[in-house]
Amino acid sequence: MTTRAEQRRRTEERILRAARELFGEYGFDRTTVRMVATRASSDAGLVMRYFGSKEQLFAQAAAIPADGAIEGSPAEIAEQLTAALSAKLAEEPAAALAALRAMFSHPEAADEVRKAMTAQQRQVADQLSGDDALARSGVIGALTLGLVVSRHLVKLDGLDAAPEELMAIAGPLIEELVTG
Amino acid sequence: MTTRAEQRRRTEERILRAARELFGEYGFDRTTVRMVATRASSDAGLVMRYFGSKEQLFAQAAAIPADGAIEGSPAEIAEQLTAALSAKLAEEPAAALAALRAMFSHPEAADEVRKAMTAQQRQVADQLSGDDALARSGVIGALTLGLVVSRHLVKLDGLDAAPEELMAIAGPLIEELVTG
DNA sequence: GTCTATAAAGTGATAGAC
DNA sequence: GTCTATCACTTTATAGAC
Repeated sequence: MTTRAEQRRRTEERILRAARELFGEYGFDRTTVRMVATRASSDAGLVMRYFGSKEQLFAQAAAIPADGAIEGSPAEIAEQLTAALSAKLAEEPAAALAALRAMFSHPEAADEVRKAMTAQQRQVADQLSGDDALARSGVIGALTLGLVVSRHLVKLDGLDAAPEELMAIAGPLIEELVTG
Repeated sequence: MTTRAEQRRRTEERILRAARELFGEYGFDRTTVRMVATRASSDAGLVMRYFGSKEQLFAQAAAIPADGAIEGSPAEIAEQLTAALSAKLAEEPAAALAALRAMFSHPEAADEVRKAMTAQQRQVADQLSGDDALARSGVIGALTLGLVVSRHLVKLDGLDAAPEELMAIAGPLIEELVTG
């Protein structure tokens, strides 16, 4: 039994998934509403009707799910950070990749990413000791960003290794950055 | 005394500089030929006439100057890598930033960056020992990319510190990655 | 509810006047 | 050599037919 409301919800979900994939692959400007509609087996007019504008569609598709709170002893912080990074390397976080790819040409996407990263970074910096705590947490963010982008988006040489192998290399770096 | 050839050379140089700035600031798609022409105090028709197409203009503006060869003992390699990174953090490499920003939405730019990074990475990997040499050199590349992008493009929190402070943190990481 | 047709605006590229 | 005028095309967004 499919009510109209249910049917609509499914169509919206299909559109959102298609939008995430395409924004992640081609960025904001090169992804057209028509492309999204086609991949979702729908049409452009309907996409506009449901989401209002391409901008709003992007905002919903590229909303980055917040990581859990980071807290505890330095060792615990390091472990939570490495676990979060490991997950981001192993899977392909579609919404985050869409936001990451788009952020370089779409200022609103840049704000979204900066907001998500700053929130986590502040938590970390507050719990680190040393007067270079802010810079150290910044380098942690840059390393994380660099690894995720290099692996999933740029597909840089050497980063197609198994997540475990990469973490065996990057994990100690993060520990070092946390302890100072 | 300004010959016509000389005058033309100067106009081309103005256009290239304007193109580098704008491509670096807005990316490929959002930078229009008209914008470049206006900033260079010229006009769109002339830009097309000199460079043939927007694509060719970008290729010339975003050509990444190759870093010097990397070689020597592990300690020397580490020193050359940190010196190159330090330079990239201190200055704003306009052509490289244009290529970096554009690479996420413009496949040709992605190839340009990947080519430049792979060349350096291969050199490094060949001289590292250990069976994870390729992955380690990949992480070096990802860290470098992450730091440059986070500082100059994303303007991430904590990365506006003085280059010396950042290098005091990142330098040891690179040494560690080189020695294994 | 879904889709077709079209409007309005802006793009890269070109032809040709001065 | 330089610049104006315009072409052909594509985009988002909307109005209205079924």
